[in-house]
Amino acid sequence: MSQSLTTIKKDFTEGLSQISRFWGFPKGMGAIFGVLYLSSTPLSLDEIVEETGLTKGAISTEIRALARMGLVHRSSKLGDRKDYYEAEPDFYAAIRSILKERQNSEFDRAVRSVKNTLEALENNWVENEEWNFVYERVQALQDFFDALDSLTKAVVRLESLGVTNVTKILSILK
Amino acid sequence: MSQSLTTIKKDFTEGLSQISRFWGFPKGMGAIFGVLYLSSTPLSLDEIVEETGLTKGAISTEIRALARMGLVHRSSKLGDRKDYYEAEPDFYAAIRSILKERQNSEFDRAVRSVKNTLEALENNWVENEEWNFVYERVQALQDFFDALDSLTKAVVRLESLGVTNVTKILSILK
DNA sequence: TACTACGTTTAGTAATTACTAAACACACAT
DNA sequence: ATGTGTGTTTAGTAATTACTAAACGTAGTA
Repeated sequence: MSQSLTTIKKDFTEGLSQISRFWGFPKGMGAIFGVLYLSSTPLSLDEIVEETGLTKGAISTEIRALARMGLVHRSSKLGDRKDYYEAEPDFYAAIRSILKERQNSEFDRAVRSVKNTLEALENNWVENEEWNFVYERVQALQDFFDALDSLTKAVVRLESLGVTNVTKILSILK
Repeated sequence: MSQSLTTIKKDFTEGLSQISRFWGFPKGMGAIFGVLYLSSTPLSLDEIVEETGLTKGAISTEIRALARMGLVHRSSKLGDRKDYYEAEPDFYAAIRSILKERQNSEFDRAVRSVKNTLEALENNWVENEEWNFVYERVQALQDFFDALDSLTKAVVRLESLGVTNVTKILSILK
């Protein structure tokens, strides 16, 4: 019972789809990335349509999201109107890129609201037990976010998640 | 223009809701946690209904998810039939708990499928360029997951994300 | 035993999100 | 200019997810 490369590829992209969904991205995104990741040559939109079964429209929008995150790169051949896409093979580079992307927009705004709460508390201060309690809690959350923030920034600065770095980190966290 | 504590609290939980949604959890979950986090005493289901505007049913199911993740704890008072809930104040403890939870189930299964792909490739090996390429790529992804896995395991083992640990890590990642 | 006060489950609904199909806009070739 | 091959946008649909309302189960109380 020997499996063909195409079925193996299909299973793989299937798996990536689920991982994608798990992290809150559309599953089609995972599939698109999977197809590109296993292709040794850049693919055109239509080729991706072929491989994934999605429509041009969907792929167009989702691949732009992927490009924004740095997970795929767009290129074009001379004398060919089509765009071509290929996957970023360095996952660590991709993660850094995603973190950078997330730094702005949605998450940042939400985190900022914690800071606002803190300021609102200070500006309307009433000295009693509850205010103290609430202030302490919000402050703790703020501290946590700050720690997280400096960590991700460090991660972004880091060149690669090579074996050496990982083992270094692991040795410290012992 | 002085803001009351209740409106400040409301803004805060609003922010937590958005953070919750950002990480792929229902926004109600963030709201529930927010209410508990800012309460100095454990709250009953009905009190949470009161504060969030959600129904008992929704809160019942979502609070169990929160409890599974270790973000809230359930307790009960003697001679009182009600259950009471309070937020875990140590965020780092919560994160470790979430990581533990995620280790199993969905994500693990998906990651496992990458390993399966690898094995399928080995068991049906055909020596040509494409197989080599695909194998290399899948192997790279596997390595990445392995690195990630040992990191999260280290994080889970770590007691706290205190200032000392963070600075230690940061110094290494220089 | 039946009643009460609670949490849970369930069946249905609302809201959101992912996707399709088709119109559109643009660049290039003729 | 006109036509052709692209990627993009849009309007609508399918699928999924979050939530509600109400039935249900259960443990304690009389």
